[in-house]
Amino acid sequence: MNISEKIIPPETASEDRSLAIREALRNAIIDRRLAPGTKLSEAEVGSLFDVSRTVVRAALQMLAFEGLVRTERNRGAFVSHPSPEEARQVFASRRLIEQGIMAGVLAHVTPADIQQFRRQLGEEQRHMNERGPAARRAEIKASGDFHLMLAAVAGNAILQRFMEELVARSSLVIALYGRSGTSSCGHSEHSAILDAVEQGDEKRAAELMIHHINHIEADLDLQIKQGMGLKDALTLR
Amino acid sequence: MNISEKIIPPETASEDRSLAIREALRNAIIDRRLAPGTKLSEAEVGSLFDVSRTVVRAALQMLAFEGLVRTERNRGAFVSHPSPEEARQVFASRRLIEQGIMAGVLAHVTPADIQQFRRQLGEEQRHMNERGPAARRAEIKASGDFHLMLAAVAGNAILQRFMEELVARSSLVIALYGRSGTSSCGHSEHSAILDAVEQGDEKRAAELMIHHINHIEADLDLQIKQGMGLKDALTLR
DNA sequence: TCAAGCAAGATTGCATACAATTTCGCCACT
DNA sequence: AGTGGCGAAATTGTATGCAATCTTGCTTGA
Repeated sequence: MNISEKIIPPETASEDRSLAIREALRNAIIDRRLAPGTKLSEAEVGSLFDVSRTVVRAALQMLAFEGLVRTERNRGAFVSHPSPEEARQVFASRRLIEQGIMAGVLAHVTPADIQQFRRQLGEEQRHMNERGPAARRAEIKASGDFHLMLAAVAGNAILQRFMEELVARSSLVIALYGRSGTSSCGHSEHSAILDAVEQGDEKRAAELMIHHINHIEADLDLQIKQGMGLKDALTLR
Repeated sequence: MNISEKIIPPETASEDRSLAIREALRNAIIDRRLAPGTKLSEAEVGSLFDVSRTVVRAALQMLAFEGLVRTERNRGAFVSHPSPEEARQVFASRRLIEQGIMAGVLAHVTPADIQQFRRQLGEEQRHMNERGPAARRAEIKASGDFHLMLAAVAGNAILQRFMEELVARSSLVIALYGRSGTSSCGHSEHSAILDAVEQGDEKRAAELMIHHINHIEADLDLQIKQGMGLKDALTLR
């Protein structure tokens, strides 16, 4: 049995394998199972998933578009190693877009949505109470999913796609520059945001969201370790 | 001599041909030389640029990511035919993001930038005074470039990339749903925005930008020609 | 005359072969 | 011993071949 059968759900595999590989790599990257700087060799990934280099290339190209992977001509693809400046831009973009998302959410949210959000928050809480790296990864994932669910109910597919990219890149940034071991995305803040949404208080919901993102960013160590120019190559393995 | 030598500047051709082909197709699409619904056959595009289907596929995949091209499995790639709903989402996204862009512009703009903006506005004016479809295309392009230049000086590469996608998709939408023959992007409004920027009046600049986008959208005919389900296939040729 | 079925042609999806480029180790030379 | 250069191995970039799928036009039957 090949690894691909363990990783990729069979129904998606038959439809479009490069999409499935993209998802698998994506999850591995935002889970930090693939460290920034790791080389993603076409042949290696291909044999791992039991496909030819052609489909791997397609997957890598998509990831490069999302900013999760950086490709260098004739050298290959590497897991992105975002700079502090890039990290700041990611959060600046999130502050802007999630503000717009909140407006859409307030306009479109249904009681059924609220219920599902509550379930999601329960998931988060559950993972927070557990210990170990697997639970930590699940917590980060669940935390990001909350933001993605908000984007989904906001009713704008374009902003939703932007958010998917930004959340993925945020995970990468948090993995690189995260400081505290505590919740990378305060659970109670999510809860407060949801309360404001349920009460239909758009102004407060947007404010809470901004503060929430500020808190995440404030928990990072984005000092400009200057003179990193050539050292990059060393750090990057 | 092949067509590719006329279209693709030689220096870029040597670097990455799929990028160059993407640019060429992109320009053709937003210039409306390629109508929405047009089929982009791999073999045809390949022979046109004198490359193999492999390279063409990479270019088409990128365009699909940007939303300029829609691909159907085993059927091929087609120039996107955005729905009225998609069009509304494009402009909603622009209202949000260009607001953020304006904040960045006010924070980073230099006198040299202002000067270049004025030159760009001159370009726009020049094309507006000319007649003919070529001049019209140049005008639409120049008008979009103004927004892209703003995004460039705002200092956020992520938002800049989002804007590049949104401006391209806007061109497609305007081509499809544009009503008036008049300037699709009021030149005087650009000028007013630039004035506000020069005076450092962020609030007014952002307001003017929002109104400007509203005007563009208001000039479209986005009636929900319902029951288009199967008729799509007809309209789409 | 019209509709349904079928077969040939065309087009995409994927794998593989070859060319171009880079990387790495070895050897000679100082 | 250290450095520079050369050559082999590895990796990516691109082209092409084959199988699968879709399209299209013709044929056959009612």
